[in-house]
Amino acid sequence: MSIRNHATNRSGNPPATIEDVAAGAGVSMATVSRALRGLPNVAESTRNNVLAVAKSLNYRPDPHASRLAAGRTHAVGMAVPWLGRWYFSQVVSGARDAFAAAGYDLLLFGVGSGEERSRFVHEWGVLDKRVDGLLLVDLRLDPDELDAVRNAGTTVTSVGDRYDGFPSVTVDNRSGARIAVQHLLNLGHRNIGLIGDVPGPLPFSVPSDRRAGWFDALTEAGIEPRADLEVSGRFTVEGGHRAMTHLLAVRQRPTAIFAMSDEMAMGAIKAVRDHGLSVPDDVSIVGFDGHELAEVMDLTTVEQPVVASGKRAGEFLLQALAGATEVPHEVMPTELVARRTSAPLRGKVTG
Amino acid sequence: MSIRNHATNRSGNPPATIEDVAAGAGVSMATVSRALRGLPNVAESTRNNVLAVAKSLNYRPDPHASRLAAGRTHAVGMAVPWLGRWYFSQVVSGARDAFAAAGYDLLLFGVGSGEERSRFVHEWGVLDKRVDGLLLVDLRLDPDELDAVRNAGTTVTSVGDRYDGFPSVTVDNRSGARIAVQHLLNLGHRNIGLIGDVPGPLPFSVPSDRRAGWFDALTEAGIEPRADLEVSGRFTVEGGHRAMTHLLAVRQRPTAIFAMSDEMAMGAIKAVRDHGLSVPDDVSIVGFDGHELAEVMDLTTVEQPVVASGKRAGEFLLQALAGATEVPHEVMPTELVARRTSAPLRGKVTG
DNA sequence: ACACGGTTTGCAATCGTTTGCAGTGCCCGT
DNA sequence: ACGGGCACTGCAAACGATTGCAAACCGTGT
Repeated sequence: MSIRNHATNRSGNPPATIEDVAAGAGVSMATVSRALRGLPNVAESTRNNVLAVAKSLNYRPDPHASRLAAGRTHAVGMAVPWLGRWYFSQVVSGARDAFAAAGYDLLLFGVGSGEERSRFVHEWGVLDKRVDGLLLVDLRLDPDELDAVRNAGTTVTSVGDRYDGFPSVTVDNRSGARIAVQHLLNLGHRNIGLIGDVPGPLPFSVPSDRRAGWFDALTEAGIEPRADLEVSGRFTVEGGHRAMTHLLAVRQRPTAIFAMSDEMAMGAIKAVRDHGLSVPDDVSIVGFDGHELAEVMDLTTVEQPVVASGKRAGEFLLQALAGATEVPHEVMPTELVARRTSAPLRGKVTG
Repeated sequence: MSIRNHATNRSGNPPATIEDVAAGAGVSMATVSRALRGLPNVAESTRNNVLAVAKSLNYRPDPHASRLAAGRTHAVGMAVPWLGRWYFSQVVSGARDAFAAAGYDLLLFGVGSGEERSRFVHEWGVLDKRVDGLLLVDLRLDPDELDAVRNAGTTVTSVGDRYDGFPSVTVDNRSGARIAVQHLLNLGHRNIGLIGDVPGPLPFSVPSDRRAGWFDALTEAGIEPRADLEVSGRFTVEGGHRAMTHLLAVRQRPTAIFAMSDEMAMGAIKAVRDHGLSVPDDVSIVGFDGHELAEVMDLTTVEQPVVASGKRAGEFLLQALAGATEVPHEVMPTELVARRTSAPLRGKVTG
């Protein structure tokens, strides 16, 4: 900090201010401001002149001064539970594209640990000033939190969860899951385990919807879902491994597994193999996501458009910031991609 | 925008300003400012009083006003080529932890496409105002760009590449790669292909260092590195697949592959299998990274501490922002983890 | 009683924009 | 020749902090 306290541009001069531009163009700061932002009531010749001077001085408006005066930051925030996980990294990537295209800066907030999450939710006020809008990824707000967010008045969009009141992008988790389980049923499986996460109290969340799909498919087929075949894998590879290990030890072992994420599915595959068993000969496994490596691992999975979801949600947020008043809820499609980790139940032949 | 133009806190009041606190505490704004920031020359009793009032008003200093007056943003930026790729997502995740712990906001800049990259590098001035410091991930600045960055005076730290003049965190790519290739040599392989990326003109970059390690190991073993066994996989799964497909078609096909990343290695594995061949019976493959799924795929790999690198680099940046004047260069260790994608050359037995 | 040094405090300028309001010209109709 | 519009432009007050400088205060030593 002692070395220098103001930035310089490439030529070593202190950055130009709007005043410099005004002086250079022989007009007032007000006119420069209006000309640069494309407001009406500026003569075309004046505007061009200002533009030229601004360019020659390499002028960039100071975003902080601008925010202070105008109240807009031209930045959005994203709340992401686990940056390191595939799904989230893809969503961020997609959303970033949308924001970058619109010239918005992206602030990343981690809300993974319980402590971070609660600080984020409770100290909403801090963010309000820093960003114009907020994109929540799978934040799973409970009703109280939701209320707080609502009357904080922040412009919010959600991806992963659906809330009334602000735009959201989700996938049809329930039907996606049901199709995955139906696929296993068609292959003759009857004891179909579920690796997922403990569903919270909220409707429309990923774990509860995917569980519902599993439940639907089984009951529709006249099969009683077994509680002992339902185990949490915490959405990690490692957790999937542990969950599968556990499932291999239950009395009447499942012959097939539906995992709520590809990462858990992959952990499960590994666990099966670690036990000297084979996928799919001994256990069929279906995941959910369309992870980039699912193909490499020949994993049967329910693909969802992850990057596109992030991008779409980003666009919704931008639209809301631009004044849109509709509250769109887009449900992205899923698609079952059958590969080699799912096969007919041993000894059965299916049509 | 028409709905509301100022944020409200949870109770619906406009956010408190420093003036409100000053009024509440019966002191001047100046004193509040000093008290809140822990500056000396504030009576302990006054400070406590101010603190209490600030808390009761739920006061948060406006970051933009603060930046404008003081010149610091309390935010850092990260330039990341491909957010969606594993390595980068891990580095971001690690760095974010460091920044969050220090109370810094994180701005994410994508510099993946050539256009974005060049805009980023050339419009440095924009960033200067937005962030206090910048963490560059594998940006591979060329000397000109480096100069520009240097005399822009920005506080910069790099991870992945090493530059003189600012702190960096790298891994010993060259020796890591050499050890990987030596491992293959020990298994009896002589025709060892390289899947990587075209090295740029810069020393100390990931592709050129890993290539150098491959080259070293071969020449040390008295083997002439074959140019036709060197092919780019662009650091993607897909690219690795294509590269391997290509390598399977060359005249004297390699019996082993060193891939510069696990993702490319996985793509390569898939390609081998797609050709009806076996890993490791027909081709041994070694990757580089320590990808979370390497274990699941039984991939032999050179592990590097990815998250830790990001975190460390973040810490270096924070130290620099705090006034540290040393310019640390930390080289993180790598470790070969042998698994089942590498095996003795068929028909050979090794010790 | 007073000068003095050190600690606390307050005043007011400053950071770089935006924006409501008040001009300033200029053209046109009468 | 003159008043009214219109299309532009400029003035100056915000926005909400930080900070150099000066003033106020307090206890001491003489």
